[in-house]
Amino acid sequence: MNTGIELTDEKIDALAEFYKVFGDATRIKILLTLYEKELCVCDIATELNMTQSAISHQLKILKQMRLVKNRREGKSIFYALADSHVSMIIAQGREHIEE
Amino acid sequence: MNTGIELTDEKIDALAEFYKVFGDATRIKILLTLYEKELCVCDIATELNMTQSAISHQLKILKQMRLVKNRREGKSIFYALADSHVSMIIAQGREHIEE
DNA sequence: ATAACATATGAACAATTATTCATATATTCA
DNA sequence: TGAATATATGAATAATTGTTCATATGTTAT
Repeated sequence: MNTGIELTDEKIDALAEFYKVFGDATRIKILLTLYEKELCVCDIATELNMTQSAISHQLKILKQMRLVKNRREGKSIFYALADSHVSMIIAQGREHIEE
Repeated sequence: MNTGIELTDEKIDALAEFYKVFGDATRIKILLTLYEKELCVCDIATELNMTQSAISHQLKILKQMRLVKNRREGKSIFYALADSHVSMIIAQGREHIEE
């Protein structure tokens, strides 16, 4: 009888890639910034005091991992959290840190 | 009124460091290996088909992050998961991946 | 004390990554 | 069309990181 967690190497790699996204302070800040409301790229850049390019590069990674979604409105592109998992994951990591 | 998540830069950095640990397939495999039962370093190395040194280096990181604990028994040192958060976090990442 | 075994660790190397800079793409407005 | 604004992106660079190799530390048994 095997009660352990069975995962293929592919799934483990996917999991690692997924967590790697949270392993960067800039990306976490972006996600926290989007926690309440959607924001355009330049607003995020201003709020985090970083260049538009740096934010744009990171947003691309967050998008690829389906952690954020975006929509165009005129010249701006607004980003928002993609689902509720994101906040749950942040909250859980926080618990571990704050113990 | 501010309903957002407020975190200091230090806490955000700590969170990123925490998630960085999960952002590596080897470390995830080690954690999964330890899911059922404690194992000594060489058993983990054998099971994952990696060198003792590589495993030892990664166990050090996992230990520093308080994700595993260890105890000596003779020449061997047995490692085990440190708390239940670990499995919850793995499970949650899995949900996101498998959607 | 010495040999044998298990683990830890420092240095080196290759690979990955975050940011910057320059520039391309896309939209709006005159 | 052309200027202005917002965003995306490729190349370059510096920093970080995972593994390997050699070796040190610690334990057991003779």
